[in-house]
Amino acid sequence: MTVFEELKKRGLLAQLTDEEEIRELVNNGRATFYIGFDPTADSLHVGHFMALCLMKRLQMAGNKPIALIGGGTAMIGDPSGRSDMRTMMTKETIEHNCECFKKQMSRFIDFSEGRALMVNNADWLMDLNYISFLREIGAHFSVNRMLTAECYKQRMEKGLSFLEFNYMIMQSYDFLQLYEKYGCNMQFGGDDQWSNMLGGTELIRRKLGKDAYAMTITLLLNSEGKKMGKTQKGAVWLDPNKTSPFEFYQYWRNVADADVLKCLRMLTFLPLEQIEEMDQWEGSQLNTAKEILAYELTNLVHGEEEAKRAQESARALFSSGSAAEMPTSVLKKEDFVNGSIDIMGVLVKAGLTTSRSEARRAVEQGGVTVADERVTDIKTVYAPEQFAGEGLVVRRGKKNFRRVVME
RNA sequence: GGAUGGAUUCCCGAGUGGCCAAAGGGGACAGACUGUAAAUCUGCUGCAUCUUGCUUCGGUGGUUCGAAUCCACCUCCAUCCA
Repeated sequence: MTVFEELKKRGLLAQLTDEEEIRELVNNGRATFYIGFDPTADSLHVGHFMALCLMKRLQMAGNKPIALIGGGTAMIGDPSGRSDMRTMMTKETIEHNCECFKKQMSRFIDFSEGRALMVNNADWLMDLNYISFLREIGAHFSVNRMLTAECYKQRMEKGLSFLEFNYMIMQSYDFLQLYEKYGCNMQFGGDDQWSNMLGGTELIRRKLGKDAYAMTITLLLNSEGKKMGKTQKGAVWLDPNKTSPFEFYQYWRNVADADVLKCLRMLTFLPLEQIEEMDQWEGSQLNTAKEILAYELTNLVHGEEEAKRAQESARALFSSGSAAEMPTSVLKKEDFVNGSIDIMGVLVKAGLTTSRSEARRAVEQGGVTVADERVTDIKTVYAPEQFAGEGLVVRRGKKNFRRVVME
């Protein structure tokens, strides 16, 4: 099966400017393509992961990827898919984030011997001259046309600043630059980037009279239509310090039935035949599919060792209720008043609740378990000796565990 | 620059002088049921020394026994006009 077919079967492709042409280029390893990453945080997240996988797949087929870090465009802020303005970031933060991105990316993509490139658009965007840029590039954009783009339509109600309005032009200019400098003839990106990407192909056509192509990746949405890889606490990060391998594993272990197969197809490198087989599974059998999904992804992102550890911890935790690999919190002597600490204090110190009020509610509703015993009385107190040695396993709800030990 | 409307708790949104820690919905969290799923039902959703007290309704000051609600000024946003 050719790469293109595989991408298509995995459901990764959303919109393409010219399917025939792109198929030809990609399958014959003649594409030099770029994907842009805006350094809006100090770590990549699951959303970026899809793009990285795509890069990897295409690289394996002999194409040359360019990872474009948007050090310059991040100064503007992409309005696509946003209902309000992004908070402006300082130059220092952006530079720091760029560094973090670089490190994480080199884990997935082979940058050796020019097999892939990593460039930062700050290199050509930061020193632009306003007037000459307007004359050179701005002249090729029609405002009427731009306003019809989906990404701006959504913002017409809430308001859109001129700053953000320019994002599309910046991104188009990036494509033009990469085309001229590196012969980059294709751009990939999230489906929400479609209009920005078209801006680029059109600019290249107008400016150079050449053809360039664009293709978007399907956004990974769950069955409720929300972007995956987000939790209430924020994104699911690839940086183990921001999202531990265990949490990462659990995120995928807990996806809804309706989403497992889609995730396996789109995110893992497992052969399609194997995934098709799992498609026949039903009911609780899907739990196995979820384990596979969680293991595969943790393996890709954090390595085999971490993946195994996360899997073992999860199994131990949910079957027997105890495990060695569990987040641990440490109590200090000062945490005890008159030689004891109450249950609410324990919950707060363990980071299982954010306030004593919340802890109180959790106990009152029967959601708290200490050493497999449900705590029903909010006045329950503990002595330091009880946390000695192995400590006590404190649990809030079904999935929040914490081992609490003495210092 | 002018006119009008608006800013309420995680989000949407009601409240226009005391009965307001603030309706209703969404989300989140917890319980039951389950398969670490979904759906459903129940509870819960500012903080604390928790049948009580304290701090919240864009900001600052004022009126009042009493203000999310009234007044003044300011900031921000939307719509229309220029």
